[in-house]
Amino acid sequence: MSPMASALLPDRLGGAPHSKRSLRLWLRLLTCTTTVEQRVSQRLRDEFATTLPRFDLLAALDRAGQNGLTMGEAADRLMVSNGNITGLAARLRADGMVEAMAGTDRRVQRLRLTTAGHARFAIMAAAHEAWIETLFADLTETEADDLTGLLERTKRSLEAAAREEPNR
Amino acid sequence: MSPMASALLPDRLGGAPHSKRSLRLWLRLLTCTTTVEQRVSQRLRDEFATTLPRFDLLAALDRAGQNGLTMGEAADRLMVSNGNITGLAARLRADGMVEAMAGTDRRVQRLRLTTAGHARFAIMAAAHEAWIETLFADLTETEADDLTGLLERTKRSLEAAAREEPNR
DNA sequence: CAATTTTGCTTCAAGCTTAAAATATGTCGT
DNA sequence: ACGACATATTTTAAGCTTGAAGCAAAATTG
Repeated sequence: MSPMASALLPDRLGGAPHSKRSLRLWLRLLTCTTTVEQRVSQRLRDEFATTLPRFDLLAALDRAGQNGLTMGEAADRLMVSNGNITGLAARLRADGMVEAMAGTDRRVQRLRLTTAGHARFAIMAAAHEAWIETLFADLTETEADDLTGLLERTKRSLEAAAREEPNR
Repeated sequence: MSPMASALLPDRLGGAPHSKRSLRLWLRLLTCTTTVEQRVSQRLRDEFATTLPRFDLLAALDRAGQNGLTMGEAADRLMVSNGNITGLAARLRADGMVEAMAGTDRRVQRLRLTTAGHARFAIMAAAHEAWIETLFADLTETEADDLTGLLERTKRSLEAAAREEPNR
């Protein structure tokens, strides 16, 4: 067994049932995520006068390259509803960061960054990367890798649970 | 060093700079949290016709006991703004789940669960605990404990970063 | 090819969330 | 008691988010 296990145990939860363990884990996961989100949001607002949802859509489009993404693909990437992307894209278009192009299928809106949007995102992304680095700076490389690995395992657990109960 | 480290490494990120490592970690953290939130939200909606923010406030009040919480304390616990609690409390009062009592200091609103609210929350909390358990069911006890411990370390890193840069 | 279903997106109403300004109350120093 | 400051909460405007309903354009099928 891993020698880290007991060293990392933050408090006596020895014989606790799995449900209490899970609850505690979930609470910490949520706290960490909320904290990072709040810090990043504040910075985006203060330094770039923008928001996290806008930044996330720009990031997805940047990653997608010249072809861009359809509304639906963007919704999948960001794990949000279609209707959400409609509004977000409209705001980013008003900002001059994003443009839409029509293809043969006249139902689909394909989004991509404008030249200005691409340049501006590059600047924001560099700052963003530095903020994230600072936030996690106290973790060693090993800790970060262990954590990333365990989160991958967690993701698989969540997917397994979804398969068990294909609700809806 | 921990023998888990390399075993857990999900992909070759060997010589990556710390910033890339952190970015990847942050992305996974966010994905896991978002997924759990969406699953729990859907359940709360389908089975109890309520929302996650409402559930969270009820949980904080339940934990606080007979004395309840002031608006400000509740905002701290939930890591949201004061104005947020004002609206949330109003809705929960309309639902008959929460009541407010005045003390000597006429600025403070002290919130607590009604009898009906307490009973209803107990039912929801039990269901909630079971959902969470299911979602994390594929993690071993050791994995769950390691993960909880690493998240504790992460929380401390976030706090340290805040101390470095006491922005505002 | 017409009828039906599916797909991609938008609209809508409701709720959540925030930062900033406003309000009201309490406290402190003199 | 007075004025100045601090504290607790509410209000406001703007944006984010969702599920459901709606609409138009494909795709399918008889």
